[in-house]
Amino acid sequence: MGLDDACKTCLVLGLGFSSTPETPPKAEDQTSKNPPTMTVPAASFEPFLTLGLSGEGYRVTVTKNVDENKGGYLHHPHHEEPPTATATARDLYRQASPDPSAVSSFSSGRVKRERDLSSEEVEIEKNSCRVNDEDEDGISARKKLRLTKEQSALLEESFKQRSTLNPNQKQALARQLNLKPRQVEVWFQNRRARTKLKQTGVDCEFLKRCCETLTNENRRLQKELQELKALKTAAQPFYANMPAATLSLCPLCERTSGAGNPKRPFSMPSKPHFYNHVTNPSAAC
DNA sequence: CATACTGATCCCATTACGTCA
DNA sequence: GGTGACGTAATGGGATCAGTA
Repeated sequence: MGLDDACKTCLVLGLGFSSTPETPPKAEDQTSKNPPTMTVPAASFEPFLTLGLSGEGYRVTVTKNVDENKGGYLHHPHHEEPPTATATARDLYRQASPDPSAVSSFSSGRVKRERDLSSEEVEIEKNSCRVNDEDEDGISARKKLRLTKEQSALLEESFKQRSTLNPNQKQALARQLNLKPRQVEVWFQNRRARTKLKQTGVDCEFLKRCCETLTNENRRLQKELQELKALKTAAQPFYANMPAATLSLCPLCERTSGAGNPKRPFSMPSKPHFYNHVTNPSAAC
């Protein structure tokens, strides 16, 4: 590619954030309600800048080290080893679920509220001294439970070990905490939501920084392109008669285009500058 | 085997309560 | 004491999947 080609093209900048193709999210996770940020380990995402001359682009990828355990979706009590990339927490949960008949259901009334309560859970609910869903008149009142420090600590400890519970673990934890299993379940759901929210904030900040850096990089490349265009215009008559063999790679560019510059975390290999070693290095150098 | 139904569980959005400045 | 902000327990709805008729 010569100067002529380079000068005919536009500079195209694309900023993106995509998952790696080898870990496609499952169909169920592609709904609008399930953004891929939580179903695919964050470490597999790559913010990228595409900058192209003549339609070809560089892809600058930045990988981010995120503790896989943070999202919690990869942890399951019965699967201490990391699950396959395509397995969702729900899949894992189901794999670990005991015989469904072990958990009876209540389909009438407040179905959602009590649907997963076994007879034992109902017993626990009856005996629970901390929560009373109905007042003396039998009218449902939404009283908000405040967990004690001990309860919170134990729940946190359990969450650290695993972010989802199977029914048996839920039962055991509820018994241990003198709470309803449903309350334990809700606590875990809310806890997962908070974790995700927190992670989203972190991701947002990270992307902002990426965007900033890539914007600067784009600005720099735009400037460089303009300089090359100016140079080409000025030297047009001279280069038109110059044999191609006399054009070679600028040694300065070769030295500086390598990756791993700590000051430029998203650096990309610079386009090589061609120059006439008979005269001087290019203006871009 | 294909289909419909049901139950279980999840996530998400929202509500509402308790606490604190 | 009233109030708004905030944290979080609780609720409701929708989606998905497995088991079953």
